[in-house]
Amino acid sequence: MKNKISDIGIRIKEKGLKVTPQRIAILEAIYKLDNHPTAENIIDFIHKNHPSIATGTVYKVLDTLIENNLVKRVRTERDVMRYDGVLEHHHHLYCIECDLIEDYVDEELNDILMNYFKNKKIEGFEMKDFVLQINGTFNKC
Amino acid sequence: MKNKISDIGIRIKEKGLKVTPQRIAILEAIYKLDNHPTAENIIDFIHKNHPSIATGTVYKVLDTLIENNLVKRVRTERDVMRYDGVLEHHHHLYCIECDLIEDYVDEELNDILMNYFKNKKIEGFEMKDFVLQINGTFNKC
DNA sequence: TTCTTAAAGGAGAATCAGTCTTAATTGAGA
DNA sequence: TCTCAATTAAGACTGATTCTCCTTTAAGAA
Repeated sequence: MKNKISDIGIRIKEKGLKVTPQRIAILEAIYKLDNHPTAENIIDFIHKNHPSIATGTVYKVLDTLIENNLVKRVRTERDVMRYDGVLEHHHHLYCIECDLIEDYVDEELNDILMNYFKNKKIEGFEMKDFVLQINGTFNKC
Repeated sequence: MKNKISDIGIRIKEKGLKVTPQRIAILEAIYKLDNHPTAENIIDFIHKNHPSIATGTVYKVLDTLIENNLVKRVRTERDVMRYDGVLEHHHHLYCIECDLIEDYVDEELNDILMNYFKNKKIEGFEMKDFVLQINGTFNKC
């Protein structure tokens, strides 16, 4: 995490984007907030730490980060959009009671799925990647 | 499909809900519109065929149908909410270019996943079901 | 270091999907 | 047929996100 945050400027630059304090602050917020924050979570955090960054800027920067694969959007069935700063291939545990989302990393599962789709072509569709959405409840709920 | 539509009243009644013309019309619209319509698609269709049904009613009925598992909500990374009248266990093909969603039914895949999770427990989490989001592009795009 | 300029950000108005409120209507059991 | 809790109609309201337009700035060039 330490590393992830100190490299933020480099990551942005690598994508050919201007390195601005706003972009650094917003990407840092996503890493720090960690658990799939909503835009509102990010905006609150930003306004607390960088009161001069406008709300519209947060949305615009989020779009830029997504376009450049520095952040992913996560779909939920009820809620507003969520954002995910974890880029390695992972799946999601969705709590159907409290709407919490957690990452679920499982190499064995990835291998099984990759292997399955290596042989199984879907007609008329070119697959790029996949995410398993696992619905259930966290015991702590 | 014929059957699916003629049974609509029965399906609603089975859930202990009042069978109203509005509910029948809206569930029928979802079946007929088929490919994961948005609320707007549904509202347009309803207003064309049943001009007296209010927009607010459509949203309320959709919520009722979802609560009673007659319809599921689906969402894409960008878009507004979508609705899905297919209840059998299926996965989704998402087009990253045109935002189209198609159902992907694959018994073999279900079996592989079910079997995998029969043995693999996720700590602190009680799994209910899962959906694989397969991202890519349709050749027709 | 300063200059130049395309890219980015600030402020706040505008949009619009979805929700809420209240009064009127109605499905379905008695 | 009667009754009433459940449902619907109408449209005002909300709030997340986008848009517009003007100002500022990052970063390569001189």
